[in-house]
Amino acid sequence: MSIYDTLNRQQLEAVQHNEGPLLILAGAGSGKTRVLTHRIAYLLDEINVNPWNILALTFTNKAAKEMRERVDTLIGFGSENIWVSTFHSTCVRILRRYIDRLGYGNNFTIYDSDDQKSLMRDIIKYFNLDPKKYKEKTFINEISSAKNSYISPEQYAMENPGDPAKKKYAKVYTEYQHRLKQSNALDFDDLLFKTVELFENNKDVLANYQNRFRYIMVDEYQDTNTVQFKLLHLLATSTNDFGETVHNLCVVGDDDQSIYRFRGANIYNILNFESSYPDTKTIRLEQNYRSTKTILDAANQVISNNTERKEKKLWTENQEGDPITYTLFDSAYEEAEYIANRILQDFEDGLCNYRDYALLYRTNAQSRILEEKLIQRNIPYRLVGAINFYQRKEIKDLLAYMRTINNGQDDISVKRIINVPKRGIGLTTIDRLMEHSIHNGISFYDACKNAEYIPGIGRGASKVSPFVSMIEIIKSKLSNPEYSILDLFDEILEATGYEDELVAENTEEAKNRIENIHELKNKIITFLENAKEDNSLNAFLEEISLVADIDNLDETDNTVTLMTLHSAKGLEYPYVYICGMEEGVFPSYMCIHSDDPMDIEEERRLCYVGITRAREKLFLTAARQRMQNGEIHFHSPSRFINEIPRYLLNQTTPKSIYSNPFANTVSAPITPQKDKPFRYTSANGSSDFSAISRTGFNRNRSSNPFGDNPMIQKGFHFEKPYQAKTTTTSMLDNPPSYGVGDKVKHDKFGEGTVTKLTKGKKDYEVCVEFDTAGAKKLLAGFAKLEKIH
DNA sequence: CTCAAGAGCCTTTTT
DNA sequence: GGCTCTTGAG
Repeated sequence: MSIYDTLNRQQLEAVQHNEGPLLILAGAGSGKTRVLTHRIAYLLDEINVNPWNILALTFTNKAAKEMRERVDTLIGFGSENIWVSTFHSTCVRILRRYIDRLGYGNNFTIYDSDDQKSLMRDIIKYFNLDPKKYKEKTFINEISSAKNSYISPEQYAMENPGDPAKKKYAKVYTEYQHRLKQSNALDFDDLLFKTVELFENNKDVLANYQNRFRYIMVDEYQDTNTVQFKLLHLLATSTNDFGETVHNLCVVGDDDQSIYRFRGANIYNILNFESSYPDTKTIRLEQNYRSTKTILDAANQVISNNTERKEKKLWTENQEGDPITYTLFDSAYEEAEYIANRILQDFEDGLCNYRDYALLYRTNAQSRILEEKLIQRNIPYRLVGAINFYQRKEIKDLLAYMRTINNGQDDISVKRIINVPKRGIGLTTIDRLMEHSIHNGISFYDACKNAEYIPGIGRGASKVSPFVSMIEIIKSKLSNPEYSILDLFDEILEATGYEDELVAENTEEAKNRIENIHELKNKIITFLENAKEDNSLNAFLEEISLVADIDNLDETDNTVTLMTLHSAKGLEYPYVYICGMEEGVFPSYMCIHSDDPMDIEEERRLCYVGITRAREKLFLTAARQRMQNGEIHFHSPSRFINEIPRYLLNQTTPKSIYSNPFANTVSAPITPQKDKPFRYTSANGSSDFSAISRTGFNRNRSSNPFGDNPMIQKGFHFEKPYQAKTTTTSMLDNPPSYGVGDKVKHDKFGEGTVTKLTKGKKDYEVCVEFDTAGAKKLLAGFAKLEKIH
């Protein structure tokens, strides 16, 4: 019995192909991670490849971590020497060693999108551009797509000399790049761009890595952009024992799951892989091990409407399964309410665990209303994305201090903190400092050092110098090897009085911020615990600038997961809800009104991704009206609903949930009609009649905490009283009525004794020794334990 | 220089 | 609806 016996024929073929380019077209749920990990095992075990010679690239840290763990379980050794990492981390690792060849310092800072925005704002001001006419975002997007296509500022300027708009972009791009370099900073796109630049201009460095990475594997290849293609092409060229050039490049992807075009992903990388590498071996993985036949059929039908794709048909030996449920509601409130009720009911009936559910939506803004309804029912949930922890004001402030200390050239960070907390340094002073720095070609921080000699600053200088000396003092301590970044963090808190100020504020919001600061401190401690060789400030800052929201998803918690369809790629759940299936929401308004037909195709691929996340049951929901940007919008059901054959759908009427909130939905009788897609009534029959109401009839409801929910206005008060949502951690405010040693009763597990009661992250954690069910760890908020006397 | 209130903008998706 | 920026008064 070998580890390869469990693979199907195509999977095995892919695993055993070890020489020359390999394209694995892996449909959703076809076991592509299995193939990748088994292939690594095969190379190590059977071909005796040195783990040192293997590079596996992913897009998220989560995927990288999973891959490493799975290789470990397969072969039990050697995986720590395989380079398994994201594209971005890989590039950073290379650049940290060699970027001095491009004239940057090796302690460069990584700018996130907020930093980019601040920088761009400065540039717009510098060029005296009308901020009403020129948005930072327009420039940033233009620059980003140039970088993703490996177009430098010089090249950009050369390409369109006659076009005045492009000329302006070129000027801004040049200045932007100049300032990044001055700040010794790179943005996300630079990480890839500069690595390719480094390789192209330093053949010795390239040869070094080519020689090392003799076997390269790439996950989610359909989402690579042009720079990533170049990078792979440069790296995956080595010479074999016979002096022949070989490309041991194995890419795995699914063109139907390409959903990052907006971010520069180039779907032709995968579509044209075979022509880029003529001796490519192509293997299709079409057997799906994840979903029911019904779900898979629906997915196949939807995606078949796309033109630009490699023909393939997923099949499964799994059961037929239940029909897909589609429900159209009057409003987004009812939609959210229904979903929350359904989940609660199934949970209480013992039919499912909370962790079995994923609620997917097109835009992050849609999560709010779902969260509200889940909170009201005490359903624990976990939100992926939305507000990234590292984007919070207090976190960014403290990180800016650390970044300033690490790299004084990082102007954006220095400017961020120079008057935070308030030191009486105003806009005039900052402007003068900025002018001075630009005039003299020095960094903003160096200008601060010279503050007293700068004309026009006057009294301001006396405020600036204490700031400079504070930074200098802390910086000097770093030279002591005993001084850890944890000491540094404490010192910053102490010296700036940042936390004290929040404590003094004593508001709910301030408390929340303090909690976040403590959380950041925990992250530093964890980092120091896990750091292998490098526990420097630089390494810490690097690690946190490269985390994605999805990296922190803990699938062991028993919670419902809420996330965007994009974040859901690569995951699977027994029960999936896709909410907001409406024209103008999904597909988005932007795509519908775009003149590029590829936009709607990408949206359809996103729908395909969503559908194929579900293992057993898929629920699609839509609302006739929903609040967007403070306005009520009316939408017709999504075209994607129409693309699912009617015989796979079970349309339920939302009416039934009004009379009895916990009653089962009633199925409308549906006659199978294979040839005719079912069309849901829309006033004029057109697929897009979304309208926007700009009238003010959503006013005058500020006194009603339930908003314009007609159910509430009609008096159907089956909900718990509304509580203003401050954080998702509010359950900690209600300590349980029982303590250690108390006898308690649980609905399902019966009677038991509390053995432990601790304050968890979101809620109190209770350990109970049940008389019959054994020891269980529960969350107090929804375990509904009853104390018995 | 700082704070509070009002105006205006926004939303697609993210490493 | 909510966040950020602008404005005007201390």
